[in-house]
Amino acid sequence: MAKKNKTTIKDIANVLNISTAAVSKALHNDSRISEKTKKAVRQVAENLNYQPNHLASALRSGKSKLIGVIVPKTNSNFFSSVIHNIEEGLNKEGYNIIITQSNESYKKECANIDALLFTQVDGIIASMANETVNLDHYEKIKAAGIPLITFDRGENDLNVDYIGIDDYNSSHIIVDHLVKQGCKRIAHIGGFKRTRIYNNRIRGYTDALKKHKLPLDNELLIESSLTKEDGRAKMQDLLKLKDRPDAVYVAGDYAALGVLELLKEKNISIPDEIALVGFGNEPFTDIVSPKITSVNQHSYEIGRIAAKTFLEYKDQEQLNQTLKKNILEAELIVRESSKKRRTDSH
Amino acid sequence: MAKKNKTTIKDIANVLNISTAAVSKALHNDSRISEKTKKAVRQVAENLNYQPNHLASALRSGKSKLIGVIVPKTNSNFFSSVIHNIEEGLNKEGYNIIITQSNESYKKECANIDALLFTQVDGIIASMANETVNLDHYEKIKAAGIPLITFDRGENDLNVDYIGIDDYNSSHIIVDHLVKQGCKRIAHIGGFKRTRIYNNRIRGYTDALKKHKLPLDNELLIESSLTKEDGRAKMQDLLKLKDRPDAVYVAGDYAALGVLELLKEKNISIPDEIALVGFGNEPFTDIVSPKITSVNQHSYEIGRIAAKTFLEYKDQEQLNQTLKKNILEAELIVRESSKKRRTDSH
DNA sequence: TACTTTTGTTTAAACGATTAAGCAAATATA
DNA sequence: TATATTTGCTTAATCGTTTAAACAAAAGTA
Repeated sequence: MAKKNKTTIKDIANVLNISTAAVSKALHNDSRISEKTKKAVRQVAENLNYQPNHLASALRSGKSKLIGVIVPKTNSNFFSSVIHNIEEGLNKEGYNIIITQSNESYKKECANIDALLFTQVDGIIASMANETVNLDHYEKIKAAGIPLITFDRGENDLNVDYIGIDDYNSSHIIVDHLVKQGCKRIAHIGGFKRTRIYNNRIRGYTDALKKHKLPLDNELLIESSLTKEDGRAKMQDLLKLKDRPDAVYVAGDYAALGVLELLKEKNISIPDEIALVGFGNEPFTDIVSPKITSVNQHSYEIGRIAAKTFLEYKDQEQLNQTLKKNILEAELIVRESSKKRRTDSH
Repeated sequence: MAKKNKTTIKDIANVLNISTAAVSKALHNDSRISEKTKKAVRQVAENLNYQPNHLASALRSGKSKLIGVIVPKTNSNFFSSVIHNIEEGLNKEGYNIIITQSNESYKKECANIDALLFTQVDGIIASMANETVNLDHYEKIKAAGIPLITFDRGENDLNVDYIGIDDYNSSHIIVDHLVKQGCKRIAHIGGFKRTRIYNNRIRGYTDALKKHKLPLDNELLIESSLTKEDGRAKMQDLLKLKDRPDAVYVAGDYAALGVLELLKEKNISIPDEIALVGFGNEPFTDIVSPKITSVNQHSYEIGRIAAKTFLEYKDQEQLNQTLKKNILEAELIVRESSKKRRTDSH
């Protein structure tokens, strides 16, 4: 069965007694090849089940038609959806994507970049791991002369394209919403301050409090790894305060879920005693009880734009990327966890 | 900045005034190259920031060191975890993986296979889309002479390796459990009958009913696409029956979630009025209320074995795959949705 | 008729790395 | 000293495809 003797253009050339160059051109529909020859070549190619060797053409052209995608994890609805939309945009143009996961690990991210560069990808679309602070490995990508597009988790210092939502403003929208619900002591379980997006959310949070003339209480601003477990732990800390918050804005849905679980265990009513808002609009926010208010990050648009951005670079002779931000307005999806009954019945 | 003039072994050779062959051998630590030359080569390679061109060596060797992985979707915990473990097993041996999603679409699956073969992957590890019935596109992989490993959703007719859990027996374990909880009318919302794994679950279900001398009621056996929405719809049908079931075994967690939502809306108590069991042990089964009893599919082992299986083939001159099944025993995770209080308090 | 242009093809080099075969110099063995 | 072996490298072919350059034949133009 399984025979490895793959057909090459040479085989086709031999059958028809013409040169490999003619075959190659015929297959690419070169105008200088006669219709007769083209037809014959296509026929023989079909008969011999010819499959072009991508490695050879990639080597020759210097283009692999492969794009690397790096995400912290694939089993998040947001990233999975972004990937899907990147793929859709790039497949149309004959590109295939190689997906790699960093698992939020800096080391794995470095290994991923090495692997992708080794595979000679024509570009990389990446969202950074939480752990990542040092950016040398990303500089490698730029040094390789291929476009680097970042999304969701990027860094200004890289001076490349970035697509994401307006984190700063999202915090404003959330705080505005909570204030409207009558909340006066709004806590924020945020991500790592050094990560740009989380930093922006924190700034948005503090500025929004000021805007509403609410006092900024440092006890209510907490840094977290945003896992479910850590969300739980940080909420535990908040509950120990003499003056408890009446609302918690959590910078990630998984952590918000931990918060929710704990509050339910402690029989603290959501949203009446403590209102809860998450971030990311993961599908489970709509499943749990009470349903969690969250922020939709527009994965569809982000993926689409990331693909489009790469395609704009692909033919440029001299790559010269600069910091170009494509900021989308996020959308707050209000659900039970923050909708107080009194405003509900109004 | 971004310069595209990548260093090649030729550049290194020029600097040292030796042949490219010597450079290549030095970099591969060939015993016929002097230590002195090796050191010099490594030094220059480092200085010039030499990165080997994978396409060139792949073309020459006929091995791309790339493995294609096809899954129905990445945003499922099961598949994401299998992928991660495949990657771990293969990275160690210098392989990188290309992940593609079929989105449960037959057409997309065909396109994925074409793309992977085009990329000259050295092997493919796949789990089939729900829609897939015709297997011609998989035959293409075999015709290409590279190993094909299937997992979770495979087909005997392909005559290749398969890794998965014992679906038939899983149904037995589930029915045994429900019977022990006192259930007498157990419904099964199953997947497509034509898909092997769902068929096995259905057979296991009917055989287990017979074993327990429970009558087999055709009204209680329903075929579903297993989406959340369809689970909901099919449960709606079950509720219309004069003689309602007292337990529902759903062949997928998402569909089980739809069932749960509907039952909660209708104020039907779970598990007292109707017990519920899902399949797949998706993280949300442990989040929702009540927590859903489900089946752990051993993603870790499946990924690990899939990688191992490929590696066993990789050096074989004449590939001759046959149907080899690696069946793992699944594990029932009993949670609130099927744990009746009376047995609970015992 | 003589020249130019177009058409349809071939030749040969290139992409970058690997490797079998060859060869000279150094070293070992008889 | 003569021969065999080892060491350390070079030469050249190769993987499969693309493409610039060359070229002969056919067709068009003056």
